[in-house]
Amino acid sequence: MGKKLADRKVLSFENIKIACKNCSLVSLCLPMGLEPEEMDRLDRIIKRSRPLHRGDHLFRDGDALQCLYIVKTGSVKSYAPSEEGGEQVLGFHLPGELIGLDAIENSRHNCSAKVLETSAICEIPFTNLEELSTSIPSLQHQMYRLLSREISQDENMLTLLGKNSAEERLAAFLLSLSARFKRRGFSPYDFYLSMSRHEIGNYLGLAVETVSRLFTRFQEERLLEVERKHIQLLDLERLENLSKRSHNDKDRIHST
Amino acid sequence: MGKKLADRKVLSFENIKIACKNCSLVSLCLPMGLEPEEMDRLDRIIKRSRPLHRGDHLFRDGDALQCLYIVKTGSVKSYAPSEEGGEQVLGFHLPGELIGLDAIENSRHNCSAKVLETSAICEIPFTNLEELSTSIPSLQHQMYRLLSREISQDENMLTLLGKNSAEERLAAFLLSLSARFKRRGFSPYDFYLSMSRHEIGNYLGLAVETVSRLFTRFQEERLLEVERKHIQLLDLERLENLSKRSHNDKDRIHST
DNA sequence: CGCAATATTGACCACTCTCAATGAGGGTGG
DNA sequence: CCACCCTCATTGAGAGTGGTCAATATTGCG
Repeated sequence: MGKKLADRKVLSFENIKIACKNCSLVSLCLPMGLEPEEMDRLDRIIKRSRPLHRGDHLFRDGDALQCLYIVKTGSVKSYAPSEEGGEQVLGFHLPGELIGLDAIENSRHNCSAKVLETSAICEIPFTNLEELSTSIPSLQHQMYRLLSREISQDENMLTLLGKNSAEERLAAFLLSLSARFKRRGFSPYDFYLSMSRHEIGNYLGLAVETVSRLFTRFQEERLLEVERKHIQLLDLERLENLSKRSHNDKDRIHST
Repeated sequence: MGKKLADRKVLSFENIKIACKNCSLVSLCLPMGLEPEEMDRLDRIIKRSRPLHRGDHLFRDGDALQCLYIVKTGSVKSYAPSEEGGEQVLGFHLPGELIGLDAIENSRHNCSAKVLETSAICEIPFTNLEELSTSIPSLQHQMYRLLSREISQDENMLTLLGKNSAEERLAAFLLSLSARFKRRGFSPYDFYLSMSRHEIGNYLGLAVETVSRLFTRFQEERLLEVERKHIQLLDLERLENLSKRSHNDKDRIHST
């Protein structure tokens, strides 16, 4: 993929930079038409951290905002811890996805993020990014878009939680993963879940048991094959239908 | 209210500008330390539309993004229409609040917004705002913050829908309204709901009947007084407790 | 190898939805 | 100005989805 620029370079440090550039390419730069020189300035502020392991935190609720994070490989969950030890899972982040945008408001994270499996994560010091975006209008634009997209995604999720049944939620969840894997070049039909049933349930507003039962039911209905964390989607189309709750539309509100 | 500055001026156009400046003051500028000259440039791109009436749309799902909107007086709901005529209410917007941020991603609104009662709305052409933010770093920063805040709010809502009971949702909803009225200088204890029970239920992921029953129960328990759209909160503290679900914390996920 | 965490399955129950009927406002037209 | 209608809100009765509790695999890590 984005290797062309780096073909002549050899050093590992350079590779790291390039690796990160791939990262930033997909999630920050690709649709944005940066000049090579601007791209370079962006690349220079992106840092690659050492590999992180299951359970490591990128940040915790209340931490001062230092960096935004991009998943390079692996996966991350973000969640809002509650006083009593419970938590609400807010999202799962796959390669190429950006984490930490909700911390800009008051320069303080208001959720936690921890990695679900051994992962490589790029860090972007937000202050630098902000400065840079001041002098690169198309970067600024891209930042607006990324923030806006996060809002749209959350709104989708609101609809899912507000209106959809357990079955619809799990189907939508699996399809979302599928689409995101596909976009990054992985198989959309065959993948591993890095999160537990508990975390899936928490994310979808369901009990673990419900998630488990749905998996078995989906399997019985030949929608998918599941063994522990290994998922194979057998019938995307039928899953689509399931996720879209064709039935039940009493939510029509009479237009005034 | 903010008439002082305009006292000597006579023209209605000037009044409009001042009115809008109040608007932008509270929601865009206040916490942001703009120079007077910059403030002026911002003010010049903000337009005040004629008063809108119940049922008027600010924009519809799919419209090209032209403007962001700030509620000056009145209230607005934003909602995601579904194919079959149903909808998911995404939010209610009170004076001082900004609408349309989820449209930046692809320059196209992906929800609709319509006013709930006669309202005055300021419009900010997004292109102009974006240009301006390029040359005023603190405006850019404020934009980032506003976008980020929207994300945080949506995440709160996700937790509410994912974890909380009907009772907790309605309590939280009322407290949210209360706090927002208070911030704008209205009574936090005594206000009118501009949205129907149906819309409240839709927003909170509940059936109308459930909302209605909760209102009567809350009233029986002397938490509030409700008559149609008129709400008087009698016991904020107890409402707070209700909204915070102290019980039931099996969502603890064993830390790894 | 063994304990602890995770997942599955079953039985039961409750919260909230659905369906249905009634009541209360608000607007319109006679 | 009142009658009528339409929407909105309230209330009741019944049903169902999904949660809770509990017992039993299964896995994975120390």
